[in-house]
Amino acid sequence: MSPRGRPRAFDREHALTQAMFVFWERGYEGTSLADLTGAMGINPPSLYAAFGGKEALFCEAVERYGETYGSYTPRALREEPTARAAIEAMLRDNAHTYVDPEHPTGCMVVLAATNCSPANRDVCDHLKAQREEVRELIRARLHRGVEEGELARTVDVEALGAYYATILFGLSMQARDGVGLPGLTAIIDAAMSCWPGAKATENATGAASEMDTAPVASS
Amino acid sequence: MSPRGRPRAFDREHALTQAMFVFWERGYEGTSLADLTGAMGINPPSLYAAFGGKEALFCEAVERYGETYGSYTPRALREEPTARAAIEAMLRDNAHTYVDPEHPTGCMVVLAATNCSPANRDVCDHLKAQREEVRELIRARLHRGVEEGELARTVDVEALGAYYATILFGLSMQARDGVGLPGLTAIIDAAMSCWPGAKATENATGAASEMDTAPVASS
DNA sequence: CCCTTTCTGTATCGATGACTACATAAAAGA
DNA sequence: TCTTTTATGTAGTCATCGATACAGAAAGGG
Repeated sequence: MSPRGRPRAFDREHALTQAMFVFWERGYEGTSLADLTGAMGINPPSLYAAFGGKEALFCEAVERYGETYGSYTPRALREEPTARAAIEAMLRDNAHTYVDPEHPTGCMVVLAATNCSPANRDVCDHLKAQREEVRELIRARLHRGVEEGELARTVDVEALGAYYATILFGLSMQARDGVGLPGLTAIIDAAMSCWPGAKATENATGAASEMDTAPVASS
Repeated sequence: MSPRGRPRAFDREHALTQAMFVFWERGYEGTSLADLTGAMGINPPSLYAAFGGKEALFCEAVERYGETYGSYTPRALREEPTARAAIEAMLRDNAHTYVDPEHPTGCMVVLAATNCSPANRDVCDHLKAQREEVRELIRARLHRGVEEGELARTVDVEALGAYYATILFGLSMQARDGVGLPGLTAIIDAAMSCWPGAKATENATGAASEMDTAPVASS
């Protein structure tokens, strides 16, 4: 059961986490092998033996991100009782992580490879596929809301989903530009005020009234 | 008046435009000198003589972008008669340019340098400052709306401005991921439905009713 | 004409990019 | 102990990065 040869001298999980942070902060092309080996505390041969290469390491780092800091989106969309609560929790939970000073700001999937040279198209496409997955999860949750009678059948699920995905992606840019949690919270308040059926004469950016759902905790 | 030495053999303006397109498509770090000289149809010494270097060329390309494809934002915020019309025109005009197949998708200021290696921090900060300028223009226009009585004094200009900036930035990511004009238009419809005072029982994503302002042209 | 000035193309520069050859070290199996 | 297997650290590989040295070409001034 124990592997045959010389045991690895570093913690693979910890090294992967460190790599994730660097990629998250500087993006794929902005991160060099020297940056990675420095942050991971290992030499290039160890990196290649354990992870295969820069691109493979990046993909694993994205996976790890999805299982940790990026897990709030699927969690909220899966576990919250209503579509509205799911979308709102998705936005607020992510906003919290986007500004956590313990790690880089914003979302790694949005910021780490928005553009690239043709040589790295695979990496770009990989993150693009991750974002498409988020869109699909949002759409699916809204569709379920329609099926369960929470949302009217007249609601354009496609459009509403794209709208909240836009908010989610835009929040990453705002966080990366230094907008803090109060700022992001105010943005989400505004974004939730146009939930279908929200009876607002003055919405969250003005004097609140007649919101049919109370805001979720934002600490 | 004619310069002393050998005349330049290429059109500086045209070369700058080509450089802008490449930076727009691939980002600052994703673009190499070879990419630039190839697209501009010149050799490195000509590039350095005419523009100074990669970073200086990028800054000029961003300037050029601001005077052309990026000019819709300040135009809308300056010229539209009401704050609401200004914000809506800003979003719709930009959406049109974001998906124009004649050039790269999305906004160069949002996509060309969201993250970077420490060596290129200046470039990142430069674009970040450009985005801050957009935020300030939006805030100023909303503030003017309050002063002119269009918006209630209870409206949180800071929050509403951040909200529409988030939409604007998010649209770039959507466009870059392949969302077309109909998709972006639907997102903007939703975003405008939570304008303060919008009396919507069903908003743009459902069955529209009682919108106090008609949508602006979206072709 | 020559001189100065500026631009152009070739052919690089040193630095850094991702990646690896190789000898050695540390474990298990025999 | 000896072999096999895998990981490690040193020291490189080749390609490409942004940026230039240099010689010649194309203009104006004299």
